[in-house]
Amino acid sequence: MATLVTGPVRVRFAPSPTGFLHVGGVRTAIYNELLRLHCGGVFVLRIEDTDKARSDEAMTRQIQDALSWTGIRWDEGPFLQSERLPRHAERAAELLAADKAYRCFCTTEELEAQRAEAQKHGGSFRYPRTCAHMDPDEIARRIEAGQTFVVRFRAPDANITFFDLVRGDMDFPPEAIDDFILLRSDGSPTYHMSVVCDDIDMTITHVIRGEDHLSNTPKHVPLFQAFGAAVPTFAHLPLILGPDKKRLSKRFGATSVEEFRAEGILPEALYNYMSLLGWSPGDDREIVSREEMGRIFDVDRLNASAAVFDREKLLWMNSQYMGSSTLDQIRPHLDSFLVEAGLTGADPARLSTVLELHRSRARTLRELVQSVVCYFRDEIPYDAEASKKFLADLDLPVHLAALRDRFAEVEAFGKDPLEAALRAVAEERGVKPSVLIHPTRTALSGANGGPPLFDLVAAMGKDETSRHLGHFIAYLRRGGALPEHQD
RNA sequence: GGCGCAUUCGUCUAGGGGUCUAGGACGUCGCCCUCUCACGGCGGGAACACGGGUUCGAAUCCCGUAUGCGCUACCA
Repeated sequence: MATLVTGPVRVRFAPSPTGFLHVGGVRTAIYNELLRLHCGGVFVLRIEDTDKARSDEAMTRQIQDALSWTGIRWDEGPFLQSERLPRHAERAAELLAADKAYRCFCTTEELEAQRAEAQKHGGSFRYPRTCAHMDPDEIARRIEAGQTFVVRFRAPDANITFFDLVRGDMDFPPEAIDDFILLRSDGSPTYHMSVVCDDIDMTITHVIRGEDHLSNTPKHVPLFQAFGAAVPTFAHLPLILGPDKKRLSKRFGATSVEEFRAEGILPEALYNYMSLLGWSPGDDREIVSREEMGRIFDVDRLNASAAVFDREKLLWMNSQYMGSSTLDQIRPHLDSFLVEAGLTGADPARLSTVLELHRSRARTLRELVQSVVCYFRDEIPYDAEASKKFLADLDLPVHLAALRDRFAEVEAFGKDPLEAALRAVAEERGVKPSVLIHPTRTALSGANGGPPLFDLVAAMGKDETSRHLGHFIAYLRRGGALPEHQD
């Protein structure tokens, strides 16, 4: 099949501000942006904040921040759906005037009873059109009597068909929907009314949204038609699942942009990873920038089946981005982690050196910063496994003391002289260099892995190296006990 | 319950009737590199849900079954 979508498009992302921006929402936004990037056109941001109980201004702000951070750019908006409610009601009234909708006086209680009855007999409930053909005089009389009513759409009795870019031709029987409500008894428009009205007014050409809307679409299509508007092309994206194959939940860790940001994921990595969850370029490319993605994006390659969110792969991808970026590129994202680690006052040059040294070894920004605090602290925790091993070697404190003294004599405190010094001490004491190397690493960094030792020592500096070794020797002599503080 | 959607290695995926003894990536295991860890390189193990068709030939098309998920509001 050739390219399904050509020419300029008008797409929209329409989240409801109900808290953090969920990864499912991010992916929907990304595919909207990608289609817009590929085809040209306009990407509209619309905040569906009509459920006032759950929405507020701060949440709306938060969605924009989360999108911006991820690197998603929209061309128009944000439009607030709540500000367009009068327009929606006005359009619904047009339908009522044209007899494409009608007033329904049935009470919630009556409908509840009918619904319960229908379900008891194993069927699904559809509004039985009790008020569909009410006499005009009767309507007038009831309004006069002060009875409230809702406005219902006169749903067609024909099959409803539409095209979905992900699933192909869709065909729903008339029973799939009923005469759903357009206007509530207080006159406010329902979601279906608002969405369709906005999509028409904003001349949306392609509706890309989550699969949970698929069964809403048979309601929307005849509504577009009732207004004589062009029906947009749909693309219903499959859901994102957790490791348990159920809807992704907090139980398995971060699920929102804000949380990934706080964990130290780079926005480029999140964008890249999310865009590949349900879509692929068709070749072996995996590390793809937003720009490249926009160039090669093709709706035809969107997947129809749900995808499990794989944290491990996101982490891998993040480490790829951390490794291939320059420190300057990463630096702006590091601030909050530096604050968290108490390194805001750290010497910038020293900080840069050690961050560079550890950059390729961390999977997240947080890990990176954590791995570097040892350069700025005298007291550091030692890796349990490593210290257990070194405590067993009773000669070690003496070896390390000799090494500390030798390091203190090294004039040019650089990689090569340091290595020569350590090897000399090892030879004098009749042990292999590695017998000194590994505990020294633990003494300085606390870890049992990390950068090449002599890079580590050189970056640490003479005084700090001496202090760290001193602390570790004392720690070993105490048999691993915590230091005794006096006063 | 009804309606709908989906089903290729543990996970993300390639695959559009023969080129599939099913390719790549993450993870995993082994080896190499090496002062350690990470990177990198090499290699191993690992999948077409099941049953019927259609066809000379099916992972690919059709129908069932199973399983999973979604929807089923005067919520969005």
